[in-house]
Amino acid sequence: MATQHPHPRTGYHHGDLRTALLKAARLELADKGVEGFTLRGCARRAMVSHAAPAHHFRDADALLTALAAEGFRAFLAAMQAGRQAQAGARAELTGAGLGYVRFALAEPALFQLMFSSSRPDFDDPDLRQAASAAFEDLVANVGRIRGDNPRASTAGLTDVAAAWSIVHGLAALLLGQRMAFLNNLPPDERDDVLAAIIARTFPLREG
Amino acid sequence: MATQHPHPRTGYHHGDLRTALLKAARLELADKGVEGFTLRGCARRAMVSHAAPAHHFRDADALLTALAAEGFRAFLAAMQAGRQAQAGARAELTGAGLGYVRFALAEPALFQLMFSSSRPDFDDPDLRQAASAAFEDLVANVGRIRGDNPRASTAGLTDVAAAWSIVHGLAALLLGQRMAFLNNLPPDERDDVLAAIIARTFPLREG
DNA sequence: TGTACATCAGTGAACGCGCGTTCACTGATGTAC
DNA sequence: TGTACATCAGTGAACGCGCGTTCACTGATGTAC
Repeated sequence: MATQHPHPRTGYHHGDLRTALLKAARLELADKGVEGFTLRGCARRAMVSHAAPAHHFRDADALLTALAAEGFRAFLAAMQAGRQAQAGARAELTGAGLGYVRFALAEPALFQLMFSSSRPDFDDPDLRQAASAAFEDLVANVGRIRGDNPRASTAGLTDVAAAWSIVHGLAALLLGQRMAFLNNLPPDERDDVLAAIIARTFPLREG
Repeated sequence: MATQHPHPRTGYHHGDLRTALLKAARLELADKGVEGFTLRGCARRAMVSHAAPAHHFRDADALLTALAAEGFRAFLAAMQAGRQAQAGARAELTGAGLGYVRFALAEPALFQLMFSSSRPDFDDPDLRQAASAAFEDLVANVGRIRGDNPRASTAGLTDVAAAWSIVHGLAALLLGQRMAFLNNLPPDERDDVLAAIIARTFPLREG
């Protein structure tokens, strides 16, 4: 009847297994980590036989690639939310940085997949595009402070690299549990300290 | 004859399989990465049956723990070498930071094991001690700039966290190949840019 | 110096496990007429 | 509106793989006497 069969769920055919697999994969990843991620585990979570995913994803890496792309879109949204909670170019950069770190803490395995795994295929156009969009947002934030296009000069690129490195370093060290005193801070106090650290790159009261 | 049997190598007994396994594990890790690391692979490299390692290491994680401890000692040495190539507290910190990043680039899988893996057991006294020693060196570097004990104040700890985060972020992003323009720089030019980025945390010409 | 013996550090066969992959199949869906 | 048929998206059994682990074993070493 319905010519666009949105979610039939008739029992045999799933309806939208591709989407269901992506959701399942996100849970599987959060639960097992990048190292423990398996295609069969995703199929189990999606309540489907282990051979079914092959109709939608070539292999586990293809599924992880799609998942990483989703991750970068959520990641960009988190940075934008953090930025929009602030006013002024410098405070906005700090806010975006806090969004960056909060995303990493909220989805550690996804973050690891996006930044430290060799499994996603960064030649995939969708993933490449999603990752670039996040990078572009950061460049734009820095550009707003500098008042120019940071890509145009080594100094600008250095600024971008510094801003990115400091938030990425914080995120990675927090996830690795290797910086005890920061990990042990209560969340709100921790955010203050994080903001102070991030702000060092572009101090608030300086030309 | 020899009462201290240094390296008999009689053919059957190995002589010092524990040391040989650590060497083999380092190669296995560099070759296969943290995700592909297996005990059987280490045994193969050490030219020994796959059941032999059990006499020296409870399981793969115990071997990785010992390997991570070795890694932290080499890591500390790399930072000290980088520092000693410079003069003055600020330049020394930058030099140590360069050592940090160079170590990560030279031994990416080992670095990942040390900072981003949950497999090593950080309750192990040897590993704990080796990791702390590296952290202490960083604190001392920052203390030399500040002229106090950074542990004594939030500002001091913030300085430590900032210095650590920026070098760690650079290392992680370089390893992840996610910051194209830095990855594509020729090595010597890259070091200049890295130094400039690191120096932002403690600018060279400022109180 | 020689012999007996305990201990240690390896061997190699066997096991069960979960994985990815393949395959013939089948139920459900959509379309042509 | 009904029927025939092609296509699609699943199933479930089977396979081979390398893994960690266990086990009885055996060769080499060190020690007691």
